[in-house]
Amino acid sequence: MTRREDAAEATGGSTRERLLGATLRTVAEHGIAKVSARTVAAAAGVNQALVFYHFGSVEEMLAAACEQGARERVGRQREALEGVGSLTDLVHVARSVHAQERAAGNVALLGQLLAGAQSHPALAAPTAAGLELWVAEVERVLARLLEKTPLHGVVDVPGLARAVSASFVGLELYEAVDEKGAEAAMSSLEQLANLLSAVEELGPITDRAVRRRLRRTTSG
Amino acid sequence: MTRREDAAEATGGSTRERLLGATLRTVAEHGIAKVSARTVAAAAGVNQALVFYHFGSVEEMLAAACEQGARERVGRQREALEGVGSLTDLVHVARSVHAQERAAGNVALLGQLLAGAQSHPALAAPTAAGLELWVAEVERVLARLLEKTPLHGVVDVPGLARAVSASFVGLELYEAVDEKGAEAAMSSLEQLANLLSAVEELGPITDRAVRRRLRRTTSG
DNA sequence: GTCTATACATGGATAGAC
DNA sequence: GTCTATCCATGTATAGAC
Repeated sequence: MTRREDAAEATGGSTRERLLGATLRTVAEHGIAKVSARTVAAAAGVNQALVFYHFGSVEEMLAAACEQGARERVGRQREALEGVGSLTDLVHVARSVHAQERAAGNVALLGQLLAGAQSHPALAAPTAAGLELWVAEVERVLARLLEKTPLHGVVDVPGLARAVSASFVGLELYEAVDEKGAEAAMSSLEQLANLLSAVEELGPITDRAVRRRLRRTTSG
Repeated sequence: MTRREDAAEATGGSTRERLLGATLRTVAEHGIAKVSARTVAAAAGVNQALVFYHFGSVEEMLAAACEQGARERVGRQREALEGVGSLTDLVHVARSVHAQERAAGNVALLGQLLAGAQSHPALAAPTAAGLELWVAEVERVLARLLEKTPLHGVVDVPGLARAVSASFVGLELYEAVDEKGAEAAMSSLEQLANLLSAVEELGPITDRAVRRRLRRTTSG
């Protein structure tokens, strides 16, 4: 071992990359409140001063990590999302994505950043951008699913994608304080997806009824 | 003015109460990261050492504030929730609740605590308890709404109430970083509620179809 | 690019006077 | 119960040697 791999550091790569990785790990494992130049540098196995050399400030490092982390994780889940063929699938995939992200220590990363953005306004933009990456994926899936249903053209897909994404973040945060409750919540959403699938498959007669009803109640 | 009311302090009441109020205000306005014995005490217009005299630690003060804050705010919205008569109503009321809480500076309070619970495990229990107060209200409303629909007995109401509550928290956090996106999300949920209302009113024939379909797809 | 050393600020917490 | 004074830990940031 010529390379040193002493403590909890060194995933390989440049110092800059190690710091970004350590930032994400720290947020995921200990929450954004525990992110500091010292803790992150220690996790990366580098000197504290390098945070300021590479990023200028802790906040900017956090912003950079947010962007990179979201991009990487969305990429990792894209394939699974492409395979979604029904609303029931969507909830199943969501559950799987959640489990994987949790296993990877990424659960509630966006939640932490979302919460942190209130104290550090500079985080708002990169956090929104990070969430937007997920929104874009969800939007694509929803658009594909709804295309051949009576909901096509009736439901605001971009809005719904944002609602789904934000809700998912809320559920991730919730899980940290009440695992059983979160599990119950997930299950109930599966049931709801099944209900919507049922509606989808009721056929053209009820489709028309749904359409008519929707025209009557929606204003915008 | 015999009483002093110099800075941003003194809503009246005992020092203990002032500290609790100041804690909630600080969390709501600046995020949990800015909560410290010094900042809260300053906002309350009292001495910093009194935090430790009355609560023992900052964390315990936060926990106490969480419990009290959730209780008070749920109580303030209970009447509106009682008046909910349809799913469409529910989303409208949710929107109104959200707007009011935002105006009162309470937006994302639970989100902040949820996020903070990851760094301060002692916050998990009181935060879960605070959220549970909302869950209980939502659960009551949902149970009432679903009672007379084909969904009665099919959908897990406690689970759905948790999903709705957690999602709402996610939406509140989201709004802080992307107001327009959150608005779109809310609107799309209204549309979804309208869709469900439509299904509700399709009558007994489709009710049976929905029931049959649900029996086929749900395992638990 | 990376390290040591250091300054300066903020925050948790306690002791003791009033 | 409340205040002042104080200690100590942690964290941001910079200067300067290597």
